[in-house]
Amino acid sequence: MDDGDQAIYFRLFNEIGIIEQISRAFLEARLPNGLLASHFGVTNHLIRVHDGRTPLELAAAFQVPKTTMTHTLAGLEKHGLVEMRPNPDDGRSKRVWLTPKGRAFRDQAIADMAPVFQDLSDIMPPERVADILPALQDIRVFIDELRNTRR
Amino acid sequence: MDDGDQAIYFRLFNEIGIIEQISRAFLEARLPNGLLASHFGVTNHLIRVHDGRTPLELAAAFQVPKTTMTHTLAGLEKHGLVEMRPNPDDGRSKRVWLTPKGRAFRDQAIADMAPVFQDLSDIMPPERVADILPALQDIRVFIDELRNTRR
DNA sequence: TGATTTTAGTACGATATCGTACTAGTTAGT
DNA sequence: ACTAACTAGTACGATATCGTACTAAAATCA
Repeated sequence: MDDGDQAIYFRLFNEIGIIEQISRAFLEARLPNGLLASHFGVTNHLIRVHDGRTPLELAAAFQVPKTTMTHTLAGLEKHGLVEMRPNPDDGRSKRVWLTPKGRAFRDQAIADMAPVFQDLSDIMPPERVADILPALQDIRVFIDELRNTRR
Repeated sequence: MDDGDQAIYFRLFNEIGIIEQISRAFLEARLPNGLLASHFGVTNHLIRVHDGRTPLELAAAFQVPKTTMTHTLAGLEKHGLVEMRPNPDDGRSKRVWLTPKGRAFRDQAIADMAPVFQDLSDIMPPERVADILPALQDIRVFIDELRNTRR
């Protein structure tokens, strides 16, 4: 691999990094005070996949350390968006359940983003997103395994 | 825009978020102790674009608050990777210059990532990156303007 | 079944990020 | 030229993230 090839990979991850940063800031500016993208992400995941997940499952899904997830869940609980109940299958563990307020929070956040996606679709229609998503998924799977294999 | 279209945009930003997170953690695990992806990013930028940038220019380039950039630059300076000199054109301002150690740090980080990109190129050859980069750039430009227009 | 190892979650400390407020220097408007 | 508005950078405080160490429960296994 020559330097030119190297450069394109750096540009790739650089673009991804900047998009992540700006989009997160944008979402957070529209969330209720004290709630962050991480909180939205968890409620969204609990609806998409189903609630009743354990904290560890959530940490794995978001690829964050479990201590970070503990903190995020504590914030969600403080705002009354989730309930933590004991896991009947495992005395060490817990399960996370959305409250109606938690579902409403997620739905509202999605509704608030709708106009932005509408505007984005002018330059980036859903089909064009569909074109690049497989590549992004391949990258994600690759670096995910990297993380597991090379520590 | 229907719910299905909404969903694909969320998936897009979700993939981007996870890739950013894992790749950053991966890079940081390979950097010298006490140095983070933000430090690498700044040194890399100073070489690509040219050093002698002001802290504010750097903050704008990375889309971070200027206080964050102050902190990042202080870390770089503490490690002897950059020098901050007064800006002769503006008494309020400074200019950031790389030291030889700073250049070496950046070169070493790039060299350390080379084998990873080599492996990645099996499933994601440079041509495939080139295929998706324009879309990512379009997204970045769009949300960048969003940030400026809708605050 | 008892001892060892592994695992889920938390407590705690370090520090990165970011918002607010401030200072000093510059620009603009008269 | 003088004042008002703006701008570059920093100080400071709040909190999100994350690593290390710990506790308690499960799983392994001899």
